[in-house]
Amino acid sequence: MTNAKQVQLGKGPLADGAAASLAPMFAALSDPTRLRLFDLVRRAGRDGICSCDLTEPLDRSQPTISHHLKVLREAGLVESRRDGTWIWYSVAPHALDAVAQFIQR
Amino acid sequence: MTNAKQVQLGKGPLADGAAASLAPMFAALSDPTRLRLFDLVRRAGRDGICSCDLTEPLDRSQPTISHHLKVLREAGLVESRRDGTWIWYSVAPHALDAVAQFIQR
DNA sequence: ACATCACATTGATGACTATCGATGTATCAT
DNA sequence: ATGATACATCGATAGTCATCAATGTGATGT
Repeated sequence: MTNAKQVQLGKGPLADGAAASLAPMFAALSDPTRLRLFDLVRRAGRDGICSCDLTEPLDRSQPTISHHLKVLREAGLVESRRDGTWIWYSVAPHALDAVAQFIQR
Repeated sequence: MTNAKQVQLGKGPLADGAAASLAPMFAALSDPTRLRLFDLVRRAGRDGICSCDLTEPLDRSQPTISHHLKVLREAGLVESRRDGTWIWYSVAPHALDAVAQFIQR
């Protein structure tokens, strides 16, 4: 279960609810480590990337990476899929649509 | 003086410095009140909007709005221009270019 | 000079966050 | 069952943040 909301931006001023739905997505990208993390996941394409391959390039501890992945997942930006012992992360479809829509408003 | 950085995203993985430059822009938009604030300023177009007209629609105190405008200004997202007693805020040119570039990467 | 208006800054407070070590949980190989 | 590997969760800590009341600053009008 994620916190991803269906944000539909109207033509009027940004509504309270829309802002409340949008802000967590920006917040998820507001940390440098998490930005690079998301970038690495995005680069991995459809197959995704194993969590174990993210700890080293970001120079953070395993719990910290796990924490950041949770934040990205709960923001609806990435998905995880288990494969035996390990877990593959990939970008959620239409992950950044709401953000892009706001920016090009 | 702002914190706006010239972010040029290359083709490789997001560099440490690029992430550090990009994150504050996302952080500036990671608060619901600030999102609506930025939206109001953007809607005002070239002329901008007076700070005094922002307090009421956002239902926040004057110091809080002033604080948020400072955050947006230091992130390079808005500009301010004095006109006698009051101050007009407008969107900085190319404010969201770096963010848009990252999103459509 | 004085009062007023627009806005910024200060100081305080309660809430949140990034980070890590330690520990827990699930899966696999033997 | 045992040990090893991959990942999550817990608890603690130091730092950051949103908010407001009070106060400061700068410009205008009289």
